[in-house]
Amino acid sequence: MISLTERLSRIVGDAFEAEGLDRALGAVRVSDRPDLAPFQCNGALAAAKAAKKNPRQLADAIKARLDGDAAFEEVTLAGPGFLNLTPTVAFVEELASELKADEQQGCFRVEKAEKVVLDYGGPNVAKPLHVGHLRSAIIGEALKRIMRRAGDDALGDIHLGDWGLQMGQLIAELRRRMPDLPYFDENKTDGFPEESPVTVEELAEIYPAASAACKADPERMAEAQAATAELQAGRPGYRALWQHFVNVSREALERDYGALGVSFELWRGEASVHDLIEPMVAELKERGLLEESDGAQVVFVAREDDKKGIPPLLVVKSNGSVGYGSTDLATLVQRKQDGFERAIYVVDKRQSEHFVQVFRAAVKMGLFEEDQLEHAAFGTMNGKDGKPFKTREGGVLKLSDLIAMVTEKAEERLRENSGDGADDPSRADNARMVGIAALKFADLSNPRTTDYVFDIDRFVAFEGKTGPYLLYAAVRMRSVLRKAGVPFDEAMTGTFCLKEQAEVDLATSLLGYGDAHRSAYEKRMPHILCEHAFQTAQAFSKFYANCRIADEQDPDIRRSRLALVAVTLRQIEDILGQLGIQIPQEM
RNA sequence: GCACCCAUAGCUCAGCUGGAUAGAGCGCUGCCCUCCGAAGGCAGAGGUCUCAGGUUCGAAUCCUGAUGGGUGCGCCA
Repeated sequence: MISLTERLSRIVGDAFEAEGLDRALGAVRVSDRPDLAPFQCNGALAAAKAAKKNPRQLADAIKARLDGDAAFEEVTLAGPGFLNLTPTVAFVEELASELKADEQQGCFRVEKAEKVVLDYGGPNVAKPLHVGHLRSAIIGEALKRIMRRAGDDALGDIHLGDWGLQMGQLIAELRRRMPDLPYFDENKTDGFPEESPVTVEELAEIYPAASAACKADPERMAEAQAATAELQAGRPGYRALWQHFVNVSREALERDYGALGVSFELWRGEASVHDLIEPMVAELKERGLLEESDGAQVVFVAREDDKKGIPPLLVVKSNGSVGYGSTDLATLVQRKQDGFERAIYVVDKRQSEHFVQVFRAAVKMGLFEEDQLEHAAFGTMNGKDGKPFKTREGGVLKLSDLIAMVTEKAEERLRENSGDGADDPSRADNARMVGIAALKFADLSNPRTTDYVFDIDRFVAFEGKTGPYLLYAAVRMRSVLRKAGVPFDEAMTGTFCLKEQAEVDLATSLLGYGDAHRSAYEKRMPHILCEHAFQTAQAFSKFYANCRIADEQDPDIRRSRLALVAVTLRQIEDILGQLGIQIPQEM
């Protein structure tokens, strides 16, 4: 359906056009001054500038045309030429009915669906998920769902870090620790054990040790680099060992992402594009895009009008191995082959230059147009002190520990509220949902691009602009329908008859869904949807505080209010679904 | 050194293409459960939008400069 502001913009646009002005200037938006009117149009000011006319006179002429329109209760002129617009209650009721009847619930729908891959994982094999993976996972999952809701065919790819130097580091480290394992026997080519020689917990310990050793000792680094090259060249023992690393890691990753409500349709990794690299290099060479530089093979991607000098993309390192520049480029080859029309990388903004390099190289290869490749960057995550976040002990906080913390907090709260302390079997489930909601909403309600202060207190907060506030509103909506003895479907049959201001305000807020969803979609900014959800939940809370619903005496008003509750519930559920937040039965 | 990003209430942050009296949450001060769930609602205090210029009828928003902070800058990913 056409959103309320779009509808009003048409009406006002017509009036502008009738005055010989650009109809785009008739854009109507939610007012900055809700005390004066719920909607406003400031186009007369811009029009006056363009037409070199008096803005007040122009606005007056527009107003004269709008005065006759049945949609408006009142049109007033203020200041130098602001038009304040108050739609009639009947108009709001009519659109609210349309919203109620709309199968798509008034959300934004794309005109042409695209096949999109979102890359929001990138965890390394052998490394447990930590808070640094939180934003990527949560934002990526939300963007995927927002795009699907708009009609796109969007898939998430975890894109495991399973092929770089860290794999060589692991192999080299393990060889030092357990040199007798069959994987290190150069003459052995098959018949390796099926059981992994290490658990994921052991890997989690080995990895940082290996990484530190390489950093401190050039000899160890050389070993790791050699092992990496051998692995990539196909040494059987190393490949077998590698497969074990991947398998045990995947189990742990599925568990942790699952707890967050994050999932991936594709479990590809850097290794999956290994075989594409050689032909890709050949093609680059053939097309004259590959050049030698300091012993390495690179693609120059700098442009004349660049302000800052983009270094070339390193395709083959001087030692013959390939780095993440070539695997990322080959991944785009793969994604092109898979028929994707768009690729979105939900990755820390510090890597933006890398993506510029890869995207430009892909464009040079003719894989994609520049606007089909997006880096949906997010802010760097710091602690409250502005420095990179660390636990009290100075280590990284594991995601599973963070989830346990918020769940524990939520459970405490649930226990307090239930009073008697009786053990509710569903409490653990509810606590998990409340905790995760707090965590996800705290993250998603921040704009994606800005730097991010990781504040544990905010994540476990349950009052105010939080996930639990939205859950609480939804739970009350369900509760009131239940108390009224009216099932959802029946409530949806009610006809709107809005009497109180709180009712009109709630309906008006609900009608802003399409605009919020469109904006969140177009900008890849989930926080816009969060803002709308919160604002709507607030409008509901006011309505709930001001209006009797289940025990309202007037049957028409009661039916209208029940319908309002049902539509609000449906919309909040729809939005929370996109944010990847589950609603508990009780809280 | 070069480039990019940021600076808004005590704190964490919104603020769309320049528009009216710059918003929200937390925290603070009051008030509201004989009434559908108080994780709620209502009211209040709290601002030189870092600073200095410029463009404009109009600037938190655009331009220039300064200060403070962050980030990146070919063989890690």
